[in-house]
Amino acid sequence: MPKPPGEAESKRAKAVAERRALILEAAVSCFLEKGYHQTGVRDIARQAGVSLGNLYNHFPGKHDVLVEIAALERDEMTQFLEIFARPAAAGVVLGDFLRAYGLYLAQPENVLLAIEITSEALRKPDIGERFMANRFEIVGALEAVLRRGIEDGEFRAMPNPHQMSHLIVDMLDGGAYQSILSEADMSKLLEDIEDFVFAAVRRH
Amino acid sequence: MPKPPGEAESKRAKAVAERRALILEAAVSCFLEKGYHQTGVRDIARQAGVSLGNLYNHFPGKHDVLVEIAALERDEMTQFLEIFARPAAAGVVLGDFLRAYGLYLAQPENVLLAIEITSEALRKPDIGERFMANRFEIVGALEAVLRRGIEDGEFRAMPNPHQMSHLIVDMLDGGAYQSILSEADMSKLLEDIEDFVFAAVRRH
DNA sequence: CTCAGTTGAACGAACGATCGTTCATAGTTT
DNA sequence: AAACTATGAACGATCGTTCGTTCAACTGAG
Repeated sequence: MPKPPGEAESKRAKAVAERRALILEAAVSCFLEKGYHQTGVRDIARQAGVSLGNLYNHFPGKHDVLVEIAALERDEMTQFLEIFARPAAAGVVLGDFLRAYGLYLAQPENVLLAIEITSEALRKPDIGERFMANRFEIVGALEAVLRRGIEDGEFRAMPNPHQMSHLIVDMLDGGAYQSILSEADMSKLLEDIEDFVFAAVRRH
Repeated sequence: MPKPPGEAESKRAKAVAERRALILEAAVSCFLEKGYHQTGVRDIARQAGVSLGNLYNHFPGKHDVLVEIAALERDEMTQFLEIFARPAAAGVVLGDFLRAYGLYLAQPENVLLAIEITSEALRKPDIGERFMANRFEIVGALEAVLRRGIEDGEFRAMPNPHQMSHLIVDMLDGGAYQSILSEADMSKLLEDIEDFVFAAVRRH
């Protein structure tokens, strides 16, 4: 009985999708624990409870596993774009974003994974491009909020809102990175970040 | 004529020191080009024009090569501590530090090397400890300047000068990192960083 | 100053382990 | 039967490290 194309997924197709997800999940856990280059394809397969050869039925190679993970990680970023669409005062939106993004970065696994991805992106452009593009979207949206705040007189006139929004995101990321290395608590950093940012953008 | 102990180094000792330096230099260049884990010990030896076995006469292993590089890199940081000792107004010292550290970070090789080191430090504590300790020294000195500026009425009363100084350094580092990934120019970011920081700390 | 004796730098073959990937084969669904 | 997923052995390459050996530089006794 050949399947009509538009119908519900076959049992097999669904099982395959689950397998893929399982492998990706296992890969993430390995990359977090040992890092990308220290993780062997066998580690991923073992962790996923899948044979070595079978992994290559689902992914062309190790590199492509990371590419897919990077794509998933990138999609996680879109949740923050929603914040910028809210019809609230610029200061409120800015605060909401700082807290939301800060909370996201307070989970070390998010930061560690981003480090692995960006670290690999330094030398493998195909990983970085889309990952970076999404970051630029956030920076762009943040810049728009800054400009709106300036127009409304809520924020000071700053020389370069685009660079400013870059710096704000950089500070969040840098803080998260350092909070891992020094075993500090990112969530405790959050209110200081808010204070710092608002002091920098608010009208004197 | 037997050499008195305190005299100039023997030919051999000098040659050895040069060899070590040569190997370290080669390792840095390899790590910059390919990254630590993608670099093989043979790559380093070849680049240094030294045999594989001989490299192990100078270093216990690959890991120790990176440890030594990290130590050298760490020592580079002490140049910034000198700035904080200057007897100038807090705002002047802060500006001098921002420019000096920013200029240092404008050289991509400094940033890339720091990334390799800190990235490895995530999983090998012996690399990170001293490297981080030095960073804390800088943050500590910066914090002292902030406190001095607050006392003098030059800076606003901020809730947590320690965290603030952390965030300033994080922003510089993050900006440098992103300027590499997005192929932007760090030195052009510098004046915006100055503007951002001073807007955040100056008395309104 | 000479010269046997000691040291340790230099070398590259070799080791065992592991790397990412391929493949022939077996099993399962459609 | 055709089409697929699953398996783990096998492949060649490369990994970090060790090894035995060679030889130039240094040492101290004569």
